[in-house]
Amino acid sequence: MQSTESKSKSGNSAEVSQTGRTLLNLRGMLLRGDFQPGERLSELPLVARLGVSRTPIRLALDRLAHEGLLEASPTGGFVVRAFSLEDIWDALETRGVLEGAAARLASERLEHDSELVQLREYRDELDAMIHAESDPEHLAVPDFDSYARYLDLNEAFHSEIVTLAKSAMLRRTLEQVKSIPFASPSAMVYVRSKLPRAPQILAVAHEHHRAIVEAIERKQGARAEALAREHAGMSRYNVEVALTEPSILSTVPGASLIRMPAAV
Amino acid sequence: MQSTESKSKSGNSAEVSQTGRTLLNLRGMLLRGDFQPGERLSELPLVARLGVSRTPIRLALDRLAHEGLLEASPTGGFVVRAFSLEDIWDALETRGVLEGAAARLASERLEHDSELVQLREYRDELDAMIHAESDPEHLAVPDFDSYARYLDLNEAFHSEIVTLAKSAMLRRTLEQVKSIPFASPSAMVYVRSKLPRAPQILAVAHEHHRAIVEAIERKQGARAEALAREHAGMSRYNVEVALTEPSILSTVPGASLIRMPAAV
DNA sequence: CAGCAAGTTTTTGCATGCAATCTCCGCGCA
DNA sequence: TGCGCGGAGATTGCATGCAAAAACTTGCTG
Repeated sequence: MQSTESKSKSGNSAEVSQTGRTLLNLRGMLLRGDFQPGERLSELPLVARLGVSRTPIRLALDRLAHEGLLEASPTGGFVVRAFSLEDIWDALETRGVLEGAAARLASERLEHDSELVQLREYRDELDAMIHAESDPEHLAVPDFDSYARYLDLNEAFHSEIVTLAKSAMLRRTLEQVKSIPFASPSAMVYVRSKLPRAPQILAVAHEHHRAIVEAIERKQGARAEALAREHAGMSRYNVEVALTEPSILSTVPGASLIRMPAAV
Repeated sequence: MQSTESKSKSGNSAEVSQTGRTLLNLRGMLLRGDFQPGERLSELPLVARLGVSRTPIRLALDRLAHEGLLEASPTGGFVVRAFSLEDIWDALETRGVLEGAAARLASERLEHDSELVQLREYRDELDAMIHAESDPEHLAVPDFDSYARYLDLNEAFHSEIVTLAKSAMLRRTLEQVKSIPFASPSAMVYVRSKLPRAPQILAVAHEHHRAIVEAIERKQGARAEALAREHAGMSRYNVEVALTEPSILSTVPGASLIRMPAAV
């Protein structure tokens, strides 16, 4: 009845549909910690909070349940999912397995060396960033932008490997796994910057990158797979450190959805 | 306690909610080949065909798009997805990787030998079926029920391995992969029965089963992983044969969604 | 005859009403 | 005092109306 609001068509974000906007909003709120794990998400309060009607909210809730951030209650409705530590380890393990498979397929399905141009470029850019970082003349306090840039590059590098695997199925599956908090590689990279021995860890990670590219271009499938798994396994250490440092933990999206085993 | 069915048709299935029933109906229709690949699924015709309103239909369509059987059109609405041969191979490859990981985790995370009781039971029952089958006095024309039973047992066996992997994440991911036509292990088992040398193939498959159990109980993770991958790889041969035999192909759910490369 | 444009029809996306169901709280009874 | 029960409010699932956008059709013009 009432004109909900003046929905200006201009200046809107890239998302045009109500459902899409609601999905992004809700996901953001969940990862930001606006809701407690186990909390029941009723539709009507969300109507007031998001300014859209129940229909797109229901659609978005359904999709979030498919993604795994929510659980469908048997009696109806949705509940914010709580992630145990085991869930995190399992997600990391699964991601490692899938990224390993992607690296192996990338090497097995390589046809022309030219396909690696983009991947090498990312590798070199990452390499340049690492060296600039370790450069003694570089400012000791790393700026936020360089982290964001490293994060994007890292993301692009790993995404390129999946592209080279030439498997839409694998990409889809990996996307689903990465939607779980802490399972996304980029989610934890920022943590590294606050770690002791961060430069060394970064060096190891980038050596993995270098070796993975080498294995792919030499069609060493098993090596590429093992390397990618090991590389993904480094995230576990990041999570472990993050869990001991609340100041770090609070910067990681979805941290509030973790249900700690005993205390805290 | 009141009569819940006031306007619902007589003799509905075990599914109570309209959305659930619609989801099952639509999935069945898709796998049965009631729609052509690429066909646009409009909501209104489905209202007439399924006897429910647009709301549960929209929900079901959305879920099927998440499962991968439908694609969301950029202009809105959903179209029946066409699967290429590469999609099938990729799905089988991904399933093999995940089932391999499940077998490895099952061995790595085994705590008490007693956890294997159920798995050994399935193995022995499968074993008994195989031997009964190869028994010369057994009727040469295998009855349909025994296939159904073998199928259930096979399904239970592999599901038990995933259970032993103790990873909800892995189970979820595997479920998604198996929702693609031809990617489910049980989808293709029936094909074997019509193959030449079916007994030999069955023997190899069951030797895999036996060896996987052995590897798990001996905590030979790498061996279990390799075996499970190899076992899943057998499905590829089944699909290849099925594709050459229309009479076999027509019995496999979802076969009509395959878009053949050149001719029919 | 071809191409474009305007009108028409279909279809989707969203909002909302309604009824069945669930939840929760208070009350009565053993 | 503890427990079952009933009812009122809250909540979900479903159906449907409505408007905007897409797709199709038709007619006009070069």
